[in-house]
Amino acid sequence: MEINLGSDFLNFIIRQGYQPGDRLPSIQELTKDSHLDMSANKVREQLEVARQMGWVEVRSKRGTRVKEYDFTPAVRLSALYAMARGESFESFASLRNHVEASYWQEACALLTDEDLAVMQGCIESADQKLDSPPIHIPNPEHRLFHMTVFKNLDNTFVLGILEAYWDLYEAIGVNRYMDYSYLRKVWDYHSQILSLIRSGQFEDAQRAFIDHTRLLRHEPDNASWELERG
Amino acid sequence: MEINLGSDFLNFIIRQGYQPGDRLPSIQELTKDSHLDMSANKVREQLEVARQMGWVEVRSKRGTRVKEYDFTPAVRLSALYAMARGESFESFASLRNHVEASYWQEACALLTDEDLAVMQGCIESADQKLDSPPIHIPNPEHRLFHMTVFKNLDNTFVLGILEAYWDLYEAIGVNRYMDYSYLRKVWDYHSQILSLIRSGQFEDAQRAFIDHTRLLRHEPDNASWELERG
DNA sequence: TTCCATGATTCGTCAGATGAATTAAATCAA
DNA sequence: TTGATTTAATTCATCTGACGAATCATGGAA
Repeated sequence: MEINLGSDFLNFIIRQGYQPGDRLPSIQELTKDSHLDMSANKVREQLEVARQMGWVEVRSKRGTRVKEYDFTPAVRLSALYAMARGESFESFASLRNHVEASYWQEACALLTDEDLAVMQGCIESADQKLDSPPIHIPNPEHRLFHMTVFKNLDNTFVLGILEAYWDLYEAIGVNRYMDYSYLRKVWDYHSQILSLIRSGQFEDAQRAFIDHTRLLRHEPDNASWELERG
Repeated sequence: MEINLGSDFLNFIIRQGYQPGDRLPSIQELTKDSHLDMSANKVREQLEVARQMGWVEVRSKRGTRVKEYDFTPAVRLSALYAMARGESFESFASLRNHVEASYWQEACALLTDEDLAVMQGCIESADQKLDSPPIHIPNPEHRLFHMTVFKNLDNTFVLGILEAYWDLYEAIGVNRYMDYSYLRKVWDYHSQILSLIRSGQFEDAQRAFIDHTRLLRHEPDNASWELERG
């Protein structure tokens, strides 16, 4: 099966069958040694695409290496651009919520004891942050809690969307619109979700998850995350 | 809110607040007139990224224009690369199936009479193709049938994933693995789904949809769409 | 063996040149 | 004035060559 990525350079990477960690020929070498029939400038244009998509890692003066495939960079970059152009964060949040909800049962069934322990740790750490002033927003815990639920799915596309969601969440600064009462409710839900999972009631846990995603939407102060244009 | 896309040129596009259809300054102009403090080569690298992401349309010798935002190109390019590197199509198909299933009810509620007529037309056209030899695979009808269900959702991220799915579907050539009996079953499901939607039984239609996505997986001949490396 | 100087490699960036296609302007005939 | 034709300017597409800076490899001296 031949796949055309619409670029001689990108097709070349594929055709060579590089593995993650492999070093690419230098840009000079690519152009000179008849690997590719194009100038260094042209190669650089495509290389920049590959870099932004997270396919390669260009280390200055040290060469280029192929990375493990990850869906996240493409989603993050495109969605970030979308946000900057006025697309609403809620559109993407809706996608993420639906994806999490629809994979919920499958994901829960794959959770190990260590995973549950990690989630428990998130809750405890978050409670500590919330209960003792000065209040810190337990963002890392929130991200880890959710990602832990789904990380065993072994689907790079699903995980890419979820990872990109949290990257956007931080880049946009959604947490700035939160108050204590919202955070307290969220983490009460998390605690409830975890115990439902522990007792095997995945469907009830799913319902609790869906309820807890509605918290943000119903807060009057943060009705919209739309960004005004510069 | 300032969003950083990690590139002076891309940030520039955002900062200027271009609307779809607007013409970008020429590359020379961008570098000369102190819009950007970088060389034309550098601009071209970023421009190529913007082009591949579907943000701009570069027309040779005529200038560059900003396009309407669309999530599809980023998803398609990244997923296509993933397929070429040996990632399974099924991973992406799984995501798409979950997204369609989880948005099903919402989408059905938004369907108009015209939409239903379009879907009916797909079924009739497909039946014609399937029942009169030589058999043609009703791919366009299949795509249109599914996309019609969801097009009113007005969520570029959701629609982007669904569009990219069909682009991949065609690029990979999934249809080559199909036989008549599979196609016949699929379109029987479609017919059933449409009448369930017509009678307002969205949940039953959803169940039929989920069943019909399982058809491919259960065919013994096409257990895997994995591509062997070049 | 260890340390250090030297040179080769490689990315990062820029400037300039050519070609080709499009677009705008100017010229000229009717 | 009008319309057609020629000319010039614009713009993308691509290549070559150059320089700097950081890294890496080599080889010689202590």
